[in-house]
Amino acid sequence: MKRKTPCCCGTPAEDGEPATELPEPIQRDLDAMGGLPALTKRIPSEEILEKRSRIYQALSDPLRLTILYVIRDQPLCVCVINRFMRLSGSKLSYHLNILKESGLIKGENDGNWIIYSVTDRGRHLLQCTEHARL
Amino acid sequence: MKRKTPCCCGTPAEDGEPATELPEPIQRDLDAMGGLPALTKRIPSEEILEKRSRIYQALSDPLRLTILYVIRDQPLCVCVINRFMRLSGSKLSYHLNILKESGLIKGENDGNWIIYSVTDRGRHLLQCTEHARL
DNA sequence: ACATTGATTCAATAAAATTTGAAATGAAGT
DNA sequence: ACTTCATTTCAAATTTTATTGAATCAATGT
Repeated sequence: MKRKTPCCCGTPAEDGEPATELPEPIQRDLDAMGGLPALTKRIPSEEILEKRSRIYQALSDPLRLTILYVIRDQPLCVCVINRFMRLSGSKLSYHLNILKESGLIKGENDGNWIIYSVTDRGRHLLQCTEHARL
Repeated sequence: MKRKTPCCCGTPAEDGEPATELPEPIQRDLDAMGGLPALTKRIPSEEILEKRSRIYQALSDPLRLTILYVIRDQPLCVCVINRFMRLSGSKLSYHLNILKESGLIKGENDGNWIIYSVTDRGRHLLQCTEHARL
């Protein structure tokens, strides 16, 4: 039996449906949910995906996760945070900034100190993590 | 009034509590929850933190998030996935592999094809994301 | 004003992650 | 056996992140 056109990878496929010959169950699933166009609608916008990935990026480092846990239950100034972390000042500052930029923590000035605390978003993400039994 | 010792940053502080002079509310919070030693207990192990950060790392790229959404509701073979992604084969393969290694998707061979689907863990993480209104 | 302390910023370097294109693998059809 | 198709693997080039140490800044106490 001759293959009319390659499945779908060779040609860019501007046309709606895959050419031919997908594995049975795949073809069925695909049809059942409305084909490729329907699927496209369920993918979040580029903008949202980028925002989310930046947040995950912030969570993707053990040091930064540690910081989150350290200030999870009570706000702390940088110097106390560093009682746990034992990092150079600039290094700690770098990571604090990444967490701040992604909205997981916030810092408030109090005279000589800056007191960091976990935001609602940060708290929520930590909960998810626990709940996912990672 | 003379400062006896610097707050806590200068010296490594092997001793239990911070030397002196933290901002009022911080000192209070810290005392209320049992001081620094109590806090230490709430930080997950190095091992767990590393595992979690690797999973977040996998989620930290818009392309990979897109892949997850594409196969969220039905398993698909690589060639159909790439109908959406429009990437070079090797690039798509690279990202699929990262998702697989972190246990967010799995791939099953079906003759000529490999059919990828989202794992329970992957599905759960996606739900978290939605729920967090990121 | 001056020195001190808590914390950040900057520029250079080191280390990871990503992209690219060519080559390899492996199942199916002829 | 030979070819084709779907997919992965590999090494080199590129880009992004993270680390380091010196310099800077702003608030406080003297």
